[in-house]
Amino acid sequence: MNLIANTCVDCSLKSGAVSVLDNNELCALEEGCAKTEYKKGELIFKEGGLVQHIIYIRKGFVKLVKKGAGGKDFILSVSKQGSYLGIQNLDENIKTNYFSAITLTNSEVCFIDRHCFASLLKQNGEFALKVLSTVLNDEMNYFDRLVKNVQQQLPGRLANTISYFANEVYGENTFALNLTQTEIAALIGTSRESISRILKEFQEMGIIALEHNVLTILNEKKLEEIKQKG
Amino acid sequence: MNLIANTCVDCSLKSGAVSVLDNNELCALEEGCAKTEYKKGELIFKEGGLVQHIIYIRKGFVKLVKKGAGGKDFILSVSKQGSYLGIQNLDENIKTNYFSAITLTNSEVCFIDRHCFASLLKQNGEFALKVLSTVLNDEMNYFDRLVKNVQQQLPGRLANTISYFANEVYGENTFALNLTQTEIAALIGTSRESISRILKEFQEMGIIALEHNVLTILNEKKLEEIKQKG
DNA sequence: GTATAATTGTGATATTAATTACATTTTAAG
DNA sequence: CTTAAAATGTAATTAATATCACAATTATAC
Repeated sequence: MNLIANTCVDCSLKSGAVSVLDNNELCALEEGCAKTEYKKGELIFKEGGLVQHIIYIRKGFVKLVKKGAGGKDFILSVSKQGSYLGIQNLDENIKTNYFSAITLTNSEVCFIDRHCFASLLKQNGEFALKVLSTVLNDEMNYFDRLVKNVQQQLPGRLANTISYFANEVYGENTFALNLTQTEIAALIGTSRESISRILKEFQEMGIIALEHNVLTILNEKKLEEIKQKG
Repeated sequence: MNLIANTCVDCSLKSGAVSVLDNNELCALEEGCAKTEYKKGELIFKEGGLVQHIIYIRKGFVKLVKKGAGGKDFILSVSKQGSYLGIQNLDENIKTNYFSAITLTNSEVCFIDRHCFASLLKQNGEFALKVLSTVLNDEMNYFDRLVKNVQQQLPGRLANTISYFANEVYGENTFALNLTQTEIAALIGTSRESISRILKEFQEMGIIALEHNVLTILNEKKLEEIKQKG
């Protein structure tokens, strides 16, 4: 973790929402903002820790982890550049983080003072509406996962997850997983062993290839079938 | 469904968020707003149907239902008076409802034109922030359910649901369920038969009493234990 | 490059909960 | 009040997945 110079006005990795802010507002944002670099596997913030900031991911991939029953980890999602983390914390009543954020790759992150962010929202309703849109969009994705995780069996759930990586996270049909099988298990709520077994099945069926943690989708149609039938 | 007269300015069942709106803004809201009554079991809006409105529940209980794998229903939550439904639809890109809303009891509901609501948000950032807070709060609840549904076994999940009803929905330790066992099953993603069995077990253990669909929590401590151990 | 730690693979067994198939009870409608 | 339709109860069977116990492999650090 290493602080680096930054101006929001010139930032080339601004979020879409920020595009509705004028120069004055961007400068205000900058006041309460600090850019930081993380190496792979570092903790950005910890579940239960005191909340001070909203996080904006400029670069890299970050897993959001929440402790569940019996202290077992659950991975809520994998966030990528352009996402805000901890917008939940805009609510002044919330004192502690709801989940931990841990980098999966080397990453660049902006820390934004939450009061600063909140007053920007209050000042600029259009900005607020944009941010709200983002949050709601995420919520829809969570709904989908909520429903599918509960209604489908493991092969369906793993197929969903592979699609999720390809379409929502990495945007390609070949991608480094950046996650161990234990972590994938924590993402769909199963055991590591089951992940190992089903990944093997998918390979034997010619649906995916997997080498050195780089996954390639070979047969999208079959993958879709498994997503459907569960 | 029966239209009744209404003015937002005088409304005694206003939402907390609306309290930051001034009289002019309330009148604008009123322009795009219509109050309606529903009987138990009626459909307010349907998953996949065209979006026109944001819904505000003035009175009653409403289930939010989403079709999952194989057309099986999943109940996302039970909403009560004071909640907005379909805020997701503020995003202009969203054309269709993400879930259905069906009344569980006789209810009163306001339909708010979504463009009207959106322009209020744009005008009044404080209002937007309040609404955002509400949405984020809901999201935290969904996270909890997401994690627990996946990590816990049936007794734990049912215990969670009973607590959820007592604490979040009905606010009392004795309450009419308003749901059949089939619906409870759709809420935690299991079979009706399993619900029947576990409810019986809970009764035998003296944790709850259940008569004519009115549930009473008899032993909160034991219920808490089951929630913990899963 | 070697040692050590972390991760993955895999069979056997044990649990959990779904499914099937009816019987019974409760509710709603006429 | 009666009857049909919903909803609930319950046992037997089956299916899915967790757990346990190691072996094998791959990464990481020195």
